[in-house]
Amino acid sequence: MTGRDLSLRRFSGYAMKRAFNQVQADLNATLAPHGLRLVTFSALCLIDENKGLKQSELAQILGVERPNMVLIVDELDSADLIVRDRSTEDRRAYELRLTEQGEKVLAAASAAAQGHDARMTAGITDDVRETLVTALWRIEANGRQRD
Amino acid sequence: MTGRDLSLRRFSGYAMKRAFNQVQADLNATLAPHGLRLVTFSALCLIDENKGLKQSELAQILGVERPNMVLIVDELDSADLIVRDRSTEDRRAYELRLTEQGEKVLAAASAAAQGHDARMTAGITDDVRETLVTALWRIEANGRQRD
DNA sequence: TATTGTTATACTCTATAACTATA
DNA sequence: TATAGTTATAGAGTATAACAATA
Repeated sequence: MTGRDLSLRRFSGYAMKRAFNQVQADLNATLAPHGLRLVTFSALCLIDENKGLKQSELAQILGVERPNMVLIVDELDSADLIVRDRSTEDRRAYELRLTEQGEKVLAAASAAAQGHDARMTAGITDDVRETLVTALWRIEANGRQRD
Repeated sequence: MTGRDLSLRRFSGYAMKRAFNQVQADLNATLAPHGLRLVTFSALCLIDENKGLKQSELAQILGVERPNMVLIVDELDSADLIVRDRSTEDRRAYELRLTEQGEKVLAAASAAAQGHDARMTAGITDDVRETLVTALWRIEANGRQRD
């Protein structure tokens, strides 16, 4: 552990895996008291920002397969955080909306998630933190380009 | 997809998840022709840098549970990339070493992985790339501190 | 009694095929 | 015929308990 993996540490992919393992563990622990995990929290954010979002649109944005999205939306639905409204334009589709309870939970969970983010990026300047997030989205875009 | 998840994008954890999804897919595709995946490649690097590394030490460094490490080492062993030598000091333990074939495969896979890394970080300056990797390891250390 | 490697097992995540109802 | 949501299912990846050999 003490400088053992010197050359591996220079690989950005390995650094990302190890860092993300920690972030995921801490974030899920942070969200658990709110009955959420990373993917359900993300879904809640997106539905809040895009009223009437369809399940399949949500799946595409989150990069989740439709069959798996069903379970995620079920989870939020069962917890009364969102409702599935039948679309009047396309009666095959559901439009997703937050309930009042969903808005309350999202507000509380967002505050907790911001605390988590600050904790994980402790000792990193706002400047570097911004550079980090920008670089990560650039990497994500580079990857998506080759699909 | 077009600016839909504005506030979520500011969360470093979400950015890391999305970026790492792309990196993992590209890296595994890059390593597959060499018969490796991220975890077996990492193991191979570590064994190369630390001759005689024990299985349990490797598991601890990689953050993998011992029972799962068995399968990973089995995979490298079956492919004749490493050997398990019984330790003379502690006959419960194995000392892991690369075979000649393992050294060849590691050299080829390392070159491929460096190409992958360059591809994924295209458009990012060396300066920012270094900042990124340093910040990721800082985040990893912040997470480990609270275990 | 503790530790290394192992087996068996279970739980989560993810991915694919096929169905239904609508379009 | 194509699409939205669903079901069933199979494959990874990961985690825990318990065992044999050795310390």
